[in-house]
Amino acid sequence: MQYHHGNLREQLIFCAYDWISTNGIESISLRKIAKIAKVSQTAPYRHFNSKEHMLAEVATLGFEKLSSEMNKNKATDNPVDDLVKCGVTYIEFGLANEHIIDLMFNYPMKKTDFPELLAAADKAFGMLLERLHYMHHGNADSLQLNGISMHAYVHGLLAIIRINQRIDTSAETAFFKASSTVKDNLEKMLGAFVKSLDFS
Amino acid sequence: MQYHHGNLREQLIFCAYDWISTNGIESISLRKIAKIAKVSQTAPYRHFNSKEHMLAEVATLGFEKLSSEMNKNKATDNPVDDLVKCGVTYIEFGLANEHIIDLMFNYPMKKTDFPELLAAADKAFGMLLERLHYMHHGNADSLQLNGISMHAYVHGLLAIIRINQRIDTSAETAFFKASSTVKDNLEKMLGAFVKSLDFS
DNA sequence: GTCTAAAGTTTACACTGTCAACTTTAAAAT
DNA sequence: ATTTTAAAGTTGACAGTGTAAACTTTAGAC
Repeated sequence: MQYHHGNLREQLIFCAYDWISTNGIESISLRKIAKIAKVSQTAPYRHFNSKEHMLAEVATLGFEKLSSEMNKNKATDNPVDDLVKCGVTYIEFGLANEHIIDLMFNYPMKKTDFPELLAAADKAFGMLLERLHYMHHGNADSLQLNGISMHAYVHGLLAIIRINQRIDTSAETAFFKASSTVKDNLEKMLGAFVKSLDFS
Repeated sequence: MQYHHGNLREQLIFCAYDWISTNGIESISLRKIAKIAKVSQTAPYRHFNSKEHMLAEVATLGFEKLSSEMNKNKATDNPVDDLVKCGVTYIEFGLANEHIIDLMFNYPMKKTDFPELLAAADKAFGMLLERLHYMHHGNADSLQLNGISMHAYVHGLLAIIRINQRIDTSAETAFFKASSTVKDNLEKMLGAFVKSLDFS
């Protein structure tokens, strides 16, 4: 056991990621994370300016994982399918990592204060845009419009599913639970949505 | 100045609503609200079991205001326009009341623990469904599907616009700021979306 | 082998949610 | 009209939080 830890910074980020994954953001504290990493309560301040700075790193890690998930959907000869798959992956990642998603989207952080977080987020969002690009032959404005639309719809589906899951008694949830799998429903919905986009 | 306040409960809710509106949820504390209401730090506990219980009431108030905003869109002879207007109102309310929306959607509260909050939320969401109902002549399943879709798209647009506003340098934000008003863009996008729904 | 700066520590402070025990007072019961 | 009582307020305390300041250890550069 050494006084100097070696890679405390990384370990703190991983500890925090784990803690949040299983316990949620609201219950995290720097002191707990420090204790788990077997280090004094103020040791994190040698590596992060504040709690928020550490959480920004955790969120960045989240976006990187999301990107890497989406990247697993290899390009096929059907760009519509690719885009839909990408959207489904986005939503499934959110459903499988609820607390991390909370941190990534709902935790009040000024992303501009954390450039690498901003970059990681942009990269993840950009993957939808990228796939849209392949299907697109109109002007730049309509690509942008469709990008916003697609992102909004995918993001909104994730949010609404989660809101309804928390309520549980809702008929909407029943719909998602009942007919086959969530994934099938999502594919149908996103498929219909993508088809409705105007690529002129 | 009397020892017994009379309507402290209501006043605390209003104070908290105001505070959150201008300062955000992250900076609220029961003690501050109590101080603003000129009452001791533990007085709120005569009226709420916990901080969360008080915030649930504030969130309920938020949903009631959202519902009342949406309700101002009187029925016309064009159900598509009505639905679109309703969606635009939802988004505009969110953009004009960012901190309250944070509380309503992003604050980790188990809505099932607060029945009146759940009811108020359901009422607001139900207004979109209601308007969809008018345009609908298919089976119950497809109404439900369209309800989820519409809600997701509207909610997602609000979220994405807000995310991009926080980033500010983004091209997406520029799009919303540049061409005429936000409202015009939203109307176009929601109009196209509603038209794409399958009412069979 | 000494020096130094990075990476750790302890101590302290203001602030938080909330519990327990006490006080005031409006209104119901006599 | 007086007493009683329970609702609505108070003060004081406790454990937990973020974080600033001052101190200590130690790996590696000279």
